[in-house]
Amino acid sequence: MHLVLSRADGGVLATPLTDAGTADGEPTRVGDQRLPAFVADRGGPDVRWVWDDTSRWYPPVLAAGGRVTRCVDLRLCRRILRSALAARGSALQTAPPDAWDRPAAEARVTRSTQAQLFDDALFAATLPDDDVDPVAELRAQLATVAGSSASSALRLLLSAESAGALVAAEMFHAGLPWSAAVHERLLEESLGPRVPYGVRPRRLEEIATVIRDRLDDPALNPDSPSDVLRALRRAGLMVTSTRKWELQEIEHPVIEPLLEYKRLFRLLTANGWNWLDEWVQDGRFHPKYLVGGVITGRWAADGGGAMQLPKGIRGAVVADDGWKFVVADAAQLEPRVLAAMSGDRAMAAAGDGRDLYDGVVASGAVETRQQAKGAMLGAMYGATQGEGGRLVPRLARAFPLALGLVERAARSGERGEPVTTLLGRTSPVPDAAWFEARNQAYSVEGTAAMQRSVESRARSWGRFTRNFVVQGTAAEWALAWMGSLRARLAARTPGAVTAGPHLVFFVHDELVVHTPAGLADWVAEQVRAAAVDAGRLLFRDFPITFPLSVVVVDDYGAAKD
DNA sequence: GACGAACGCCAC
DNA sequence: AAACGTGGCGTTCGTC
Repeated sequence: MHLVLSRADGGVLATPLTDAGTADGEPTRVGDQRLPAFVADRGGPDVRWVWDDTSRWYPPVLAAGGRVTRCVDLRLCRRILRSALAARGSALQTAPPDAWDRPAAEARVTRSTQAQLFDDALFAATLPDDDVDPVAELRAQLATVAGSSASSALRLLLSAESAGALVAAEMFHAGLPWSAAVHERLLEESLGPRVPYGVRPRRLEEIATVIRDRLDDPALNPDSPSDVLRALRRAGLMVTSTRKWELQEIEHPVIEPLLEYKRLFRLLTANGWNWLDEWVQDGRFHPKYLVGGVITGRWAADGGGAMQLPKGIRGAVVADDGWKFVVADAAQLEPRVLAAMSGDRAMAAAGDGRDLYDGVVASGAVETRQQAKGAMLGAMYGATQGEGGRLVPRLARAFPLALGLVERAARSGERGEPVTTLLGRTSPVPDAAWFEARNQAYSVEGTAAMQRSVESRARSWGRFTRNFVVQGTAAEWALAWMGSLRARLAARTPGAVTAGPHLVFFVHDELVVHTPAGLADWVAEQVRAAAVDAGRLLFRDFPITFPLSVVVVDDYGAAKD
């Protein structure tokens, strides 16, 4: 059954509906103080909570030690249905934009302690009534899915997206265990003693002196790329930028200290003392995940650079005493997803029971693993140059179904047509100016230069759609993986999320579970079983495997791949 | 002083 | 390795 939450007449209304969306009893009025307990008490597996925005309704439940099994996040689902090709022409798509298309209201607290979240739940009593009707919206969405040309896929996608919203809220609530002491030691060893913001740390100051000396430029500011570029050119070095890869090609005494300076400067500015002060509270880093925040359906994170945690600082992610991390990484996820979605059995076989790139080498398509990887990424990104681009045709001969799928996606994009993921997430189409420029270029007043420019833009959009189908379907696999794992963990340890093994980190094809040490091996099994679940959910009986690397560690830094 | 572009590096 | 996809984010620097 559905239980739809809305804010009306100064309180909360819980409206029961059947799975089909028809009335199923009288609505219940709930006071704000009682809401977390109300939701937690009725959070059984038979109930699907329906709300406008998980990040608005779920945190107070979590703060009160509760959790729910399933939900419908109407705003996330609306976003998918709005553009889904399978629901083209539906009433939901032809209606003008309304409040449901607006982004979710900004959370009042972005970095909350338990106490703040609890205060927040109480504060909610003063919130105004909703100006939207979630019952009507749920019914509209159910009708849209039922009337679509791919109901079961869309139903699965919406369910996975909503499960993702629960995971995101739970990870935000739990936070990533973070040792400020380890982090500070690391900073001090690299940079020297802590200095106030705006002051150059001792180690950076020392290296700056060496750089100035070796470039014979006492006034050089190493923080300024244009300053550094000028100095390098004055020293006779033929560089066009100060990028790391370009400097690495050069032989000169200043290069080594310059690269070291850039490395440490990055550490200081991206994950230095400032970052630590701002983002780590009470031994936890609480990144705010944005489900479907990337156009392809991947997640994004808001604040703290959560999805770009440098490898070099992951050692500061330390499990609690008596707890461990289970770190799991899906090996070659995107090529495997491509093999399965295209029905390419040869490519699936290349990855069966081994590293997929090794399998590609074994197939004879290319000579080395590095070539296999370069060519595969080139095929998925649309490379035309370099070794990757050169080897793509060889891959195409060995795996015509897989390569054909991405080629077709690219051609569709070049024509300005939308493409879809396996479950039906649909790419945007280029804006009106793109089509206008194309028409102009091929009209009587079109010039050769205009046509070159238009073709270049078309190829660029084609690379986007080419990648969209693979990256987006991989994101769907990851949602299914996490959703299944979440359910498995919850079944074993009901009650507060943080009382038992729980997800604390996720980046596209990798996840981290914080678990009591005694359950670590069990969790590792569940992580693997969830990957099997995800493969079946998306690709049924197609013979594809999704091997994981799984390690049990005390700190995230020890989980190097 | 606010803002945005350019630059550059991090992640997958 | 630039080339070749999706992002976040901090710095400098020019403009208003």
